[in-house]
Amino acid sequence: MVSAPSQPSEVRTEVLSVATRLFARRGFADTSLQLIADEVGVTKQAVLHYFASKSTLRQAVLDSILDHWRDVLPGLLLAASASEDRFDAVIGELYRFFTDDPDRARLIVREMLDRPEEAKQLMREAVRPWLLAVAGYIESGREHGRHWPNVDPEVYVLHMLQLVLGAVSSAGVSTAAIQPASDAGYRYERELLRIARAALFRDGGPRDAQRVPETR
Amino acid sequence: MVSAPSQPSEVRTEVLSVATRLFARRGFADTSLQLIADEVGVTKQAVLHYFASKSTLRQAVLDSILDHWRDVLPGLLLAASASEDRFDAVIGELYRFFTDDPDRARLIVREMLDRPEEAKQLMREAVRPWLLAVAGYIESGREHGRHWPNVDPEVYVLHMLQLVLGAVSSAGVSTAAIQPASDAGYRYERELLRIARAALFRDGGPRDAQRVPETR
DNA sequence: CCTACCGATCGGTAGG
DNA sequence: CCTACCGATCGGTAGG
Repeated sequence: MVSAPSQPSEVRTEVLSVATRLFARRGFADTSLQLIADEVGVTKQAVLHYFASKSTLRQAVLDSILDHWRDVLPGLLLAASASEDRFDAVIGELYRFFTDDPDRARLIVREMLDRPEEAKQLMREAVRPWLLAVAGYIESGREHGRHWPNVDPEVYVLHMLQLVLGAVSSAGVSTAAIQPASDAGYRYERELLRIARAALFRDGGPRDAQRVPETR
Repeated sequence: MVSAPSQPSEVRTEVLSVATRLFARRGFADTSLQLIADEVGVTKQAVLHYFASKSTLRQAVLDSILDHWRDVLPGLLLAASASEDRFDAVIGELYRFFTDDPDRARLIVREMLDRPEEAKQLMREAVRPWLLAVAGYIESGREHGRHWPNVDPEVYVLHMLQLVLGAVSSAGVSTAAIQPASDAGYRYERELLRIARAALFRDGGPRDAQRVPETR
């Protein structure tokens, strides 16, 4: 924006934002502090003033995503519990959370590949509570006979998370395998949601026509 | 085997194998030629004797995976066409191809993240023909009314590939989100196959009991 | 395949 | 004394 940021935190925020994008696209090891500094428009030493080391910056980037996740989570579960079809709302919101910024999905996928032990901790702390809540919805739906009787709720939710992460993080690459068309992105999302429903509901779940997400 | 490999190609093969593992686990940027050389037990310059540059080695690693894929593919499609349920055989073989060496899945996921343009080319050349063949099976199944009428066959297969890649490449991490148990791996695989079937077949597909893969 | 190196760049720190 | 940086350079390591 302006050449001289008067607020000190502006540079810090900008570094965090640029680092998020570069770590997500290029990976941590292939992103130098110099490259981050260049894109922000400051010196490398300025970056190191706000973040004591490169690994401190990595953790800050991850934490900012987890913070955002924790901010969004209550509303997500609330919307889910208020919805006629709670599960459908949850998977829709999940998809929206990651498509809103695909770099979030890429960063998480990379973390799982690069640092499996740290990622396990993240799974236990940030994912598990949410997963158990959603699995609870599914259990109650199963009692009413709407779901397939042999669903493994927790593992099902885990696979749906996996599917959303993979699909969002490399949507542009995957769709290269099908006929190049303007509606590839739409077909991609619609089929993902259809799979999620059909794998859960015995009747295939709510119809597509009722579920096209409104533009926001 | 022996401390002094008399055949030069043995070193080359060993370099390729070690590089595959390290590129898959640590990523390309975070794997130095020196690290590869150390693990093989030769000098860095020996590695550069067989592969002119680091990027040549990267390409050789990818090519070896694609070669293996092309070797396996005909038999995979043949088994599929001979099977009572062709699709089920295909997804089972796909899952087996990647679980056989999870580093293959990790390497492909990394390639999609690190080099999206090159990965698109790979999708068009190596994945598309296979995807169209499998989608063709699904189309014919749809004609007989066994499948959900609103399946988008090509995109469905794409998502199943995505799901298998993601699930295999980070199985150990994902399962940390559920109750730690000895049968987590089994539940993980069983639910993945159930999702694939239920998302395709109106009746939920073949029962689990008939489909537990034989130990090999 | 090794020893001996190169131009450059890495993450991180010095004094001011 | 503090903050928010700067230009310069540290010891090591990268691919080749």
